[in-house]
Amino acid sequence: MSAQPRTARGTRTRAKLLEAAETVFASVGYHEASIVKITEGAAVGLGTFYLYFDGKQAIFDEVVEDLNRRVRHAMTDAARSATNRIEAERAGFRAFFRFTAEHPALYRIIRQAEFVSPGALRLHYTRIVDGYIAGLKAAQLNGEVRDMDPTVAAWALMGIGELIGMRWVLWDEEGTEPVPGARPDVPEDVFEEMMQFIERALAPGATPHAPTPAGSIPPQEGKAP
Amino acid sequence: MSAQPRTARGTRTRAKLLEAAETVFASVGYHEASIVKITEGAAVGLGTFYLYFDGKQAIFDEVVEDLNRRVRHAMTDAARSATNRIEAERAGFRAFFRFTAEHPALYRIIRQAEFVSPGALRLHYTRIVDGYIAGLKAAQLNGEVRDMDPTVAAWALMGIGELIGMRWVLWDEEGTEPVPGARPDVPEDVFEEMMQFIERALAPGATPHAPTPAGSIPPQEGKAP
DNA sequence: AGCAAACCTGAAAGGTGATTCATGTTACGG
DNA sequence: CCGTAACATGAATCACCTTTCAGGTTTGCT
Repeated sequence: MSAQPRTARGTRTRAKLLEAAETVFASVGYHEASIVKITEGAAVGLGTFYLYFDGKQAIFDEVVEDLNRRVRHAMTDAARSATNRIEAERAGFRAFFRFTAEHPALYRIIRQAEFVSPGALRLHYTRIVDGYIAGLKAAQLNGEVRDMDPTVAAWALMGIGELIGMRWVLWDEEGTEPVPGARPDVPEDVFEEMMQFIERALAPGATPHAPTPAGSIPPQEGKAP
Repeated sequence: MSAQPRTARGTRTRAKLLEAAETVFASVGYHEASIVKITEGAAVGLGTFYLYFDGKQAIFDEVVEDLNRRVRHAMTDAARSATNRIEAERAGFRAFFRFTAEHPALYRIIRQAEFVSPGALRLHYTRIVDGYIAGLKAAQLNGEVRDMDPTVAAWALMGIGELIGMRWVLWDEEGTEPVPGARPDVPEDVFEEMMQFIERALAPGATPHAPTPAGSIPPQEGKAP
């Protein structure tokens, strides 16, 4: 059975192991990640690992928990200073992409959780989605967001962020030298396109019209007299 | 080195192995999936595996390739009979969710490809996205879809389908008896909400206005005289 | 300084699983 | 119906990993 550290030294060692584990899981994946690699990364003896963790699965769960907490913090912190829903959305996504750029481990680790720790996977997604739902509900009361099921919208937003982040942050990141402070984020124009997409999806106003026949005059938008 | 079968018997055996591999990968994951489990699933001797595949990674790649081909077929087949973009979108997503419900292996296997076979992962996503892009471009020429970067929209759509499918098809599916013909799809109301979201995001028409203060009159939409 | 308690260590036990290969079986053209 | 190429098999080999543990080191308290 693993134990909590009881001195400053122990606390440091445990933290070193967690950090090394995040790096190793992210770079070679859960199964290729051996305890030996983790302890080497932490510059610690092999046996030391078992002083603080029950095994590979246990430390994996903690890494997921930790990443989840950090990404949610980054998002809510960024959104806090916004004065309306659109701003909050923009700030939240910006923070999410920045976090992704700085911690590619998030994606790479979460994806593996599917099999390694399904419970952790669900907790990760539902926690983030719950944040969205709360924000959307509040914005609905303001009339900033149309009448809709916030749960469905929240999962849709989550999906948009997830794949756009994967495509433009993770995939484009490769080959980039890890110069601190110079990490590539989502390009500005892609970000704007995405926000347009989201704003239109959430904006109050009339339902889009029946398909407009090519070349015809767009339907009147004015209300009845 | 593996070889292609040269007789009917060999072809059958190889197919049995592929099918068993899909099942095993989906149910226990890549790393827990041993060659022994696969050959047992295929009712074939252990050594037989190496007649047709170079190893675990090789058969995994083929399984991904196969699933990708099948899901794209399902989607384009369904979309073919649509007469406009909205219908095509609906039909495509329906088909995607149905496929997901019938082959949960798709998700579960793709997620692992991140580490097992990154190339296969990218190919999977980009192929599907390319289909979306083509459809969106065509619809833009018709005026059915607003002027926008189809690539960004395509990834956004992909993300929406991915997470909504995960949440309502995969997660809700658990505990469901696998009665053929009675697989749970995305609930109707969730599907409608999602389509609303998408239609508004893609619809032509004025940009959503600056945040409307609660209760105020929406800004005029008419153009200057 | 002296002494617990906490911490650290790496060799070794005990498993697991991928892959090979020598040998046996089946299919089929001539 | 014979011979040969294709196919099938699973015991054995090899490589690697998790986890334990007996014994050393450091820390912090008095």
